[in-house]
Amino acid sequence: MVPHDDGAFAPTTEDAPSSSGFLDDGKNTIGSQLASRLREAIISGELQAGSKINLDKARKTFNVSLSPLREGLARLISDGLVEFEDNRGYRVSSISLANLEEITTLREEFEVFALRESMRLGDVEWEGNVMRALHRLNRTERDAARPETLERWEELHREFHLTLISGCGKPILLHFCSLLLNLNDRYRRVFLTRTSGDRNVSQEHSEIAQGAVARDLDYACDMLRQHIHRTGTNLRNHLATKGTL
Amino acid sequence: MVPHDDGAFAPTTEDAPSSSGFLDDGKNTIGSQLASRLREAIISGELQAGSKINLDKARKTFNVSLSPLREGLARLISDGLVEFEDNRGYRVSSISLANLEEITTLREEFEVFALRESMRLGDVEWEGNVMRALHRLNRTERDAARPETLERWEELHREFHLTLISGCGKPILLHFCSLLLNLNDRYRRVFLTRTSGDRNVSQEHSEIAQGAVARDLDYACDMLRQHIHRTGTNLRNHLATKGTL
DNA sequence: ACTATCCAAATAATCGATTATCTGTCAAGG
DNA sequence: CCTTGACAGATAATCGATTATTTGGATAGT
Repeated sequence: MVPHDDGAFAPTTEDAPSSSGFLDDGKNTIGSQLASRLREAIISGELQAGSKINLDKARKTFNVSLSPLREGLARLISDGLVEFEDNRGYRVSSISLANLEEITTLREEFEVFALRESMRLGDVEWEGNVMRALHRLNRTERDAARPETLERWEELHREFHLTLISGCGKPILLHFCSLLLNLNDRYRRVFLTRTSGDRNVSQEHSEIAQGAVARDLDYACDMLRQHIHRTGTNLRNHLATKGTL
Repeated sequence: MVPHDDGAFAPTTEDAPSSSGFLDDGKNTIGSQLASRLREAIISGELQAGSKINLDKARKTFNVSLSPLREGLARLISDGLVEFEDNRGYRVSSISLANLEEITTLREEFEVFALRESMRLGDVEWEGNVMRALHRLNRTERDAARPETLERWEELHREFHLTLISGCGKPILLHFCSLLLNLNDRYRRVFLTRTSGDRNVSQEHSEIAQGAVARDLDYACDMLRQHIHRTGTNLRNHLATKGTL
């Protein structure tokens, strides 16, 4: 389901976050499957931030042996979703106001930089991918009453943002942005089940995308920065209100 | 030995890359020790870039069992030094001109940004740490004939750069910069055994550090950017010359 | 010759059991 | 009382053996 985050972040053959996978989206090893399931469990808030992960319980819950469990957890460490300490085990990464603010700031810096590079370097195929991702996202409704629509929307939203910057030709940068998006999505999934009333997010996305394919560098970058910033502000408010910190 | 790269990159208690560790620098678990040894082996070029890592051989070489071996390798994936594919195993990340250029570009962007933030936010203790790191670095000679001096210099150099930006108050950003530095060091260790004749690297470091503690934002950032850029250019030349790509 | 298919050796992944480490509790000594 | 140390249960780390997958080479069919 999740667009197959390539293991390390060295240049890979598979470039754009294509969702057109040839069947075989299936993760092969138990370790990989676990990584996906755990990632989803953490991002969705099912596994509470900051909580300890007891290996024995997890082993029983998922009905697997220790080796693949550790394997899966190890990958989430790369994602920044899990922390680890020798002989003390694993725990779900904490959330905090400071963490959220850093994520927002870094997204503003990195994602905007990556967008600029994409506009500078992206080819026609990139443009097409952007428009497709935009269309699919805008055609998808979020209905707070039906969790599966939220999940679907998140997936497409993530894909839109990654596609926007996928033309930058910088695999490491893409990897970093992908991590930040992951971390950010956790906050959104937990604290925002619907868009704040004063925003038209679809339109924001459209403005960014159209500016991007028109190569209007300053406009598109500015729109993206504002978009990220607004989301950060919303999340901060919700975190302050509902947060049990 | 290596300044204890904290597992995940969430806010940790231990902030500055202090080298004053209280005894107990020792990694506790076999997995951790392996991670260190493998990291050193890769960065030093002992393990050739792009080569496959045969688990059985590695198991015998290091005289350990599979579990901690995989554990150690998993951590190097986070570092970007090892790549992994389901059922195909691990391989040392490849090096390439494009990869080097991306690393250099991202260091210029992120490290400079982090330095600016450090100057904005860093306290007196940060200033002190910077001056100490500078002093220790400049007091250490690089002698191409004695590998242990190179290793020592690399360690202090890395620490200097990390200390410079350690005041930025952004753990994730620090983590990213640390990764980039790691990746960059591999190129330097493999391709540069001594400083290029037309540079006075000690002086470059001094200028950056002094600008930093004087809070001369534009000057320090400019010096750092040039410093990174020059290193990138040198490495590119050596890679083109000696590289066996 | 060329491709496709099947085998066997090589390699990776997983399991269950064992060993090492930690954590909290309780008793002895100050 | 408070501290210290030792014990036991809980938890993490490691091992050796087993199972699953891949890979390269041989074979058969076109």
